[in-house]
Order: sequence, then C-alpha cells, then structure tokens
Amino acid sequence: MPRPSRWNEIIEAAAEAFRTNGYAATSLEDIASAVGMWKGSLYHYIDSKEDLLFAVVRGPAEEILKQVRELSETDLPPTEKIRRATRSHVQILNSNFVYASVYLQEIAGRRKLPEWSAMDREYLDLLESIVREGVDSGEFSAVTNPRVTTLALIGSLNWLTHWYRPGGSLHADEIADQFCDLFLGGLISRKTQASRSQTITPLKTTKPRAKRTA
Amino acid sequence: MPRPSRWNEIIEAAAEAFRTNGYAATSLEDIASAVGMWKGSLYHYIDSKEDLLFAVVRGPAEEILKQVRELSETDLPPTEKIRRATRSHVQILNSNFVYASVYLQEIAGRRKLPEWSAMDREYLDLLESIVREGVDSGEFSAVTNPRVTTLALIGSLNWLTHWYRPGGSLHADEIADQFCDLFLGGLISRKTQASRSQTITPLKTTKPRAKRTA
DNA sequence: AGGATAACCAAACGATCGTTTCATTTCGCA
DNA sequence: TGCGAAATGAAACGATCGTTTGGTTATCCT
Repeated sequence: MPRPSRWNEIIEAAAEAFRTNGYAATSLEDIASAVGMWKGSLYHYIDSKEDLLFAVVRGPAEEILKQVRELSETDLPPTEKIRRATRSHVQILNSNFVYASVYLQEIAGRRKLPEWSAMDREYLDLLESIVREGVDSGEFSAVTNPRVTTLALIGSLNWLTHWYRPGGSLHADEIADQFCDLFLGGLISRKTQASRSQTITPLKTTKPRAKRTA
Repeated sequence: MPRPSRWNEIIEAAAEAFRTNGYAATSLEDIASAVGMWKGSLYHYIDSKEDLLFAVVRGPAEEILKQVRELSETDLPPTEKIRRATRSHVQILNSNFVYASVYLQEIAGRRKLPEWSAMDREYLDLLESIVREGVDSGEFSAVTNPRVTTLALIGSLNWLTHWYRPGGSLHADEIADQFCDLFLGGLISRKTQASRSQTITPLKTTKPRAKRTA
C-alpha cells in the first residue's frame, strides 16, 4: 500500500476508466497511459488488476457503512434517522461520485465476494431496523413489509449514479431532502407534518470516538 | 435474423452469461459451450458479439416502452396511471428477468448508443408527464420536483434486479403494490385516502389483492 | 433421389490482455 | 557525494479474445 501522490493519480485514473468503460473492458494500458507510464510499471504499486478495483471502492463503502452504524446507535426518532441516513448516502455519493459509482456497478452487481456481500447486507439490515423502529413506534403505519420498503429507498438512492452528476444544477442536499419528503410522506401516510426537515443536531458532530478498531 | 429454436437457446445462454459475468467478461466460448457448439459456429447466427447483446436486450426494452405509451394515451387519473405503470414495470422485470437485468446493467449504464438513450429518455419523460398531471390536478401536492420524483420511482423499480428473483417468496404483484402504496402515499401526502388501490378497471384481472393486515 | 442451402466442425489468425522480467533512472538520506 | 531503494522504462511472455476461413454434415424442398 504505497502512500505518495502518484498512487492517488493511479486510483483516480482507474476509477474514472472503470466508471465509464467498466472494469472488464478497461485495460491496464488505459490506466497507465492516463497517468503517463507503461502498464508494466503499474505493478510496482499493485499485485493484480483487481487490487485497483478494490482500492477504488473500499473508501466510500466503508464510509457509508460507518455513518449508518453511528446513526443506529443514537436514539433519534425514526423519521430523523431516515432523514440523516438518506443525507449521508447522498452526500457520500456526491463527494465520492466516481468511486461510489464503480462500487455500485462492479461490486453491488455480479461480483459476489463475501467481503462485500457482508457489507451490503449489514447496510441493508441497519436501514431496515430503522424502518422497523418506526413501525413498532406506530409512526410508519403505512409500511407492510419493512424489507421491501428499505430496498425501495436504497434503490432510489443508488440509482442516483445513473443520472446525478456532481456540480450539476441539482445540489445533493436538495435531492436528499426531496427523497426524504417523498419517502417519509409515504411512510407516515396521513399523520403529523413531521415530514419537513427539523435538523435536531448538526450532522457530523459525533466524532468524540477516537478509534473504534482498537 | 434466423428463426429456429437454436437461436433462442443461444440468446438465452448469452443472456444468462451476460447477467452473471457481465458482457465484457463473457467470452463467446462461454456461450458456445453452453449450447454445445464451437465458438466459431456462432457466426452463422451473428455478425459480431454485440449482436448478441442487442438481441438479448431489445425485447423487454421495447415492451416496457410500449406499455407506458399506451397508458399515457388513456385518461385515467394520475394515481391510477402511476399504479399501472409500476405494475407494468415490475411484471416485465419479472417475466423477462434475465433480459431486463442485462439491459439495466449493460445498456442503462455506461453504453451510450443513441438508440437506447432515446428509449430511456422517452420512458422517463412519459413517467414524468404522468407525475406532472398529478401535480397540475392538485393530487400530488407534495411533489416539488417532478423529475426527481420520477427518477426516485424508476430507481426503486430498476434496483429490483439487484435483489428480486422470480419464483422467490415475494411475488411480483405484491412488490408492485407495496411500491405503489409507498410512493403514492408520499406523493399525495396528507390529503384524501385515495392512496389505496381502488382498482378502477382490472389491468389483467387484478389478483384478489391479497388481503393485508387489518 | 438429389441438389441447394443451412448448420456446424475444426483450426487458425492477429490483436490484445494481464503479468513478468530485467535494465535504467530518480530520489532520499547518511 | 555516494549509495540503496524506490520508481519507471522497455520489451517480451503465454493466454485468451473475437473473428475468419474452408471444409464437412445434416436438413429441406420438388
């Protein structure tokens, strides 16, 4: 795992190529020429082509899972949890757009390595348990199947890679809020007007935790 | 365009291979051996590998567009149009699962051939115009951006290829109804109770609507 | 029955792929 | 300044890919 900036150039070039042409259709020469070196020289940084894919994809995958883990440990009301989880998802998609797109196209699809499948499943389970909280508390009275509901939300979010582009006219926060209004309105059905944003506490103040892996 | 049944075997084998391994990672030998012939013999049926991809994908893409076109020409209320469009989408995904999955993974992603892009855009525009009808009539009062709302719905539907499997415990009709309830509830927000099915005219003898919880 | 044509076999081609090898340059640091 | 390691150049490898070619077998039609 080299550190210097050249490594970042390689990963960025790989991510961009993977996103536009797909992993299998991208050759190491595509990546090498994009950073101005010979394809054989890439092997000073990697052991195989797959290393590039995993390096591209690891960051946002771990980040999005970390954020929903922390969110799940709070005792916010379910509506607010849904809103924050949606914002996290959209914001990570926005700020790591290329990497996240590669993950969704190359990992969440076909590639069934257990490492990534476990992350996908944990993320789904965490979101689903939030939905179940809302069902148990009576807030999400319209939900008949929490898993289907959760998958519908995740689908809308992940489909963003097909049409959203960072820097476009639609800002990430607006999209997240519109998704929340749409889904929470559906979840809550006809009940309180708690669907609007209420911003209980700022989003990323939860960092007193030093290192969790120790 | 040959006719006999062997052609169907080839397309089915190609579709299955494309779905599980991706188009670029699938070799013609994979397909040839699946149907029991030499890879060179495939060229009696095709002119290039891409022919197989387009043949796999054309059917459901045209079918789903045809159905929403016909729906758009009716004068049903917007809620019912949304419900029927959702059902069409899910049912086509269900009965042409492999072909549709290949389309969504290989065409709706990266491949930007104008023919398919035009179909994608027309489908999106037709659905969006349905949403706009509901906004104009006052039924979808919670919608602030019809395009984002439409893309959220399409995302949920297309993401089905990532978790739904035909023949599983969840039936296509149930999923479609749950999606409709979720999205229409969100669209209508707090207003009439028109969110429930109401089934104006049977689409294809709408199943006795599995009774849900009391 | 026989001839045309469809269907397929079998082998090979050139291109390109991921990877390896070794030589060469560049750079950090004592 | 010089030396060792990091970084890259340059070429080649075997494998595999999509495609072509030419021949062989099967099928259909009148």
